[in-house]
Amino acid sequence: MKPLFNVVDRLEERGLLKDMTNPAFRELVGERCITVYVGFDPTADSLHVGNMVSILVLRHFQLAGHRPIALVGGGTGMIGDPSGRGEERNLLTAEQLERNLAGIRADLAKILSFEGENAALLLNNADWLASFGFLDFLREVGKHFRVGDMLAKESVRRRMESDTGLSFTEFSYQLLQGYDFKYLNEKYECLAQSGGSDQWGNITAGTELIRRTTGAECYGMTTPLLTNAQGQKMGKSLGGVTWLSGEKLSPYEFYQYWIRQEDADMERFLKMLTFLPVGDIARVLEDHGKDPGLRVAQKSLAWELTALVHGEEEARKAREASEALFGGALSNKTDGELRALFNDVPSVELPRAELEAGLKVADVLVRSGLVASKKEAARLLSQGGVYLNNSDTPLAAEVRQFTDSDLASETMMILRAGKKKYCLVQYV
RNA sequence: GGACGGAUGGCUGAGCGGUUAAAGGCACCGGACUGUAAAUCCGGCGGGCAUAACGCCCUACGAUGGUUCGAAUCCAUCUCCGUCCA
Repeated sequence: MKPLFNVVDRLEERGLLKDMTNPAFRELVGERCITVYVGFDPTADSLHVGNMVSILVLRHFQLAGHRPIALVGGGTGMIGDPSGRGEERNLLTAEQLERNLAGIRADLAKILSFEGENAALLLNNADWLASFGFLDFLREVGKHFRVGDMLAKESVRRRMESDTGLSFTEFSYQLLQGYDFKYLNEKYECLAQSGGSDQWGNITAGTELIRRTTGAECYGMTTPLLTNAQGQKMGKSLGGVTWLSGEKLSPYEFYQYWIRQEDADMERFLKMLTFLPVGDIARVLEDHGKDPGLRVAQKSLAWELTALVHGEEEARKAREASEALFGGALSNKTDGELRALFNDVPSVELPRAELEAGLKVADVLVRSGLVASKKEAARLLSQGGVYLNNSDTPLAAEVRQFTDSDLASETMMILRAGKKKYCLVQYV
């Protein structure tokens, strides 16, 4: 079957291509539909924005007509990839791994289609690695690896030079990933592997292994690391990780994460992370340039991504909540209004009786999760960083207690720490 | 198994036996400026109790013991890591 478009050209156009093992890959994907895979490490129970690029690459392949395989590393996850990590990582327990795999599956399903002619496949390498005996593995796979090559890999060399070193376990990682590729090649006719640029060494381990054992030519490509204009890796938001799972990070917070990105990143992010046609992106950027303060580009980015990851309905709510919170003071509202608007904004419930008895501001701040300790609450208060009901003047440090006159509606108050951290406090 | 080196707050990295909750940097958090941006500047940055303010207490420099009026700083043992030798 002929692909609908040349996916390598498309990826390149959108800034999603860094390197290829062989330039012939471009012609190949232009001529026929192939199977391509990306591996995901099950280090947590959700993927995060750092993984977005890889998922989107698979989706681009899928849109062109190719078959994507998302491989979750249930087997390799037990070992730990030294790539891009300064130090030895802790081994995951089997139960953790199982939980993580389930979460990751859910994230992937949001973006890839598991139906239709070129339905995506979700595989777990534990299925073939777990039962592979050590001796057999050394004979069948290990024999084809040269220690010199293995040592020369960037990820290994850097660790050898660091003062933490690396264990044999992590050193062996590249054999496992190399074998994954070979296995997928044989069982699923998978011809290509994609990954972040830190995966180059692991990817070539696979293409080399296949070439040595079967003589077949397989392909590898890498994508640029998603960084901002400061050169920092994307993925941390307000102290936490920007997860794709709505349970770990609400759509509202996800939306906010993108709204706050700086202008200099807009073009790259829109191209890399959304499916907006490049012509549309140019128009958005032009609009944005007319009055950057309106954040046209950030709004477009946040909307596209939130809709992609959480669905349009959630994206719409996130947008409405954002507009309300970053609008102006909120008082004399009803519970219903606030709840409809902010169902997604972080919230806590506290007993109404405590409020009536007089509740210390510092305690509410701690219990809302806006600050980690009372000391911090006191600090924040004295620095003028606490805002009630979205007022534009901070709460005076002398205000020590809340009473029910501080409510914005029948039972709720809106607390804000700093400019952008909100919590809806409901007294029940 | 042996020799040597190292282990300090989220990271990095200083640290004369006392004035060290521990310099500096990064990260992070407030604030000013602005556009919920960038750059810049100011302040903060273990925890509990408490105040108008001062303050008081606890925990912390790999672990455990010891020397000392007093230890992150000295000694012993242990653990972990690195480098080299066998």
